[in-house]
Amino acid sequence: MKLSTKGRYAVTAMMDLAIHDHQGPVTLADISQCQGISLSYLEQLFAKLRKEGLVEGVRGPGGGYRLGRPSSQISIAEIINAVDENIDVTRCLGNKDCHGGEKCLTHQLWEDLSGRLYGFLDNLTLASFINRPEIREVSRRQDTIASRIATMFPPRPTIGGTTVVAGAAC
Amino acid sequence: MKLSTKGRYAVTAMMDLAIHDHQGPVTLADISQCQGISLSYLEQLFAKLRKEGLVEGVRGPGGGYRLGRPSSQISIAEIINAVDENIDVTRCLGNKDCHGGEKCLTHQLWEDLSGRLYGFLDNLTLASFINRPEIREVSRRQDTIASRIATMFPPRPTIGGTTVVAGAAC
DNA sequence: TAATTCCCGACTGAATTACTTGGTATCTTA
DNA sequence: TAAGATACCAAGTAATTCAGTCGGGAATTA
Repeated sequence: MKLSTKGRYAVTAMMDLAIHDHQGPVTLADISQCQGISLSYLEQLFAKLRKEGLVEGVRGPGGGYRLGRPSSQISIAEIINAVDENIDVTRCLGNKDCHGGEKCLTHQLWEDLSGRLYGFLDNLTLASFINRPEIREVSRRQDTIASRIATMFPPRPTIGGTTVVAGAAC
Repeated sequence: MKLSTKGRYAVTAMMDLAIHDHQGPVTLADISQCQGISLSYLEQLFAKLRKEGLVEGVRGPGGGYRLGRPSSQISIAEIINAVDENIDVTRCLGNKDCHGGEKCLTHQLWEDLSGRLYGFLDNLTLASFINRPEIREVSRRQDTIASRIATMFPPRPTIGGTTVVAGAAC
C-alpha cells in the first residue's frame, strides 16, 4: 500500500466521473483543465484504471470515460492500487531469514498495519463520498450552471441523446 | 498524508524501539543490520523523528535511541508525518477558484478522504501493535536468544547496569 | 469527410529516494 | 586520561519515480 500524489490524482479524477456519471462520459480534457493535471499524464493513469476495469473509454465526439462499475462497488483502495502498483515487499521476506527461521518481527508488524490500512480504504467506496447530501447539492448546482453555459454557447446541444455538459464545471 | 517506503522504514524502526524499550537504547547499527537499511539513511530519518520529539538519542557506548514518549502515546500518523513532511496542498486551493468562488468539489472530497485516513492512522498507537500477546511472546524469546549470544561472546556484559543485547536479534 | 475523442509508445526534466563519504561531539569503560 | 562507541551533521551522488511533452494512430459522430 502506497499513497502518493499520483494516487490522489486518480482518486479525484474517479470522483469526478462518479459525480457526473448520470450525464454521460467525461472527457480527460475536462478533468485536465479542472484539476490542473496534464492531459497526457491523465491518459497514462486512465490506461491503468481501464486495465483494472475501473473505467471504460468511449471514443469519438461526445465520448470520454465512464465508471466501469457502479460507484458503490469501487473502493478507494482499488483505485490507489491500480495506479501505484506497489508490490513493495519488505526486504527480508524471501531474502534471508533475519534470525534463524522465523519471519522478522517488525516486518510482521508492518504487514499487520498495512493490512489494516488496506481494509480501511477498501471499505470506503466512491459512492460513500459523493452520495452525501451537501455534495449532491453542490454538484446539482454546477449542473445547472453548466447547462446554462451550454445553452449560451451555441452548437451541438445533444449528442447521442444525452445532454452535453460544458467543460468548465468541476 | 503520504505513504511511501520512507514512512515504512520509520514505522518499522519505531516498532523496533518500542519492542526493546525495556532493555535500554537501541543503536542504529542494529536496526540497520536487522532491517537492511543503510545506517546513514537511518540517521537522516531519526534526525526528523528526534526533531518531533518522537525519539531521543543517547550518546556514547551503550547509547542509542529510545522512544521520546510511551509507546501508547505515539501514533502511526505522527511517525509518517515526521518523515514524509508532506504538505501536498491540492493545486487549485489558493491558486484560482475552479468555478467562480467555491472551492473545487473534488478537492473538497479529497480533503475529506485525507482527513479520514489521518484519523484512522492517528488512532493506531505503537503500543496497540506490540502489546498483543503473540508479539510479546516472540519478542521475549528473542531476548533470551540474544542474551545467550551475549554470554557466549565475551566482553562487556553490562553497561550502566543494563544488560547488553547482541545486535543480531530483531 | 472532418472533427473529436480515446489509445499508445518513446522521450525528458525535475524531484525524491536511498545511499555514500567524511567528518565532529559526547559519553563510557578501562 | 585514552580509546572506543555511539549520536550527530553536511555535502554529494546514483537510481528511481513523477509529471509532462511529443507525435502519432484508431474509433466514432455529425
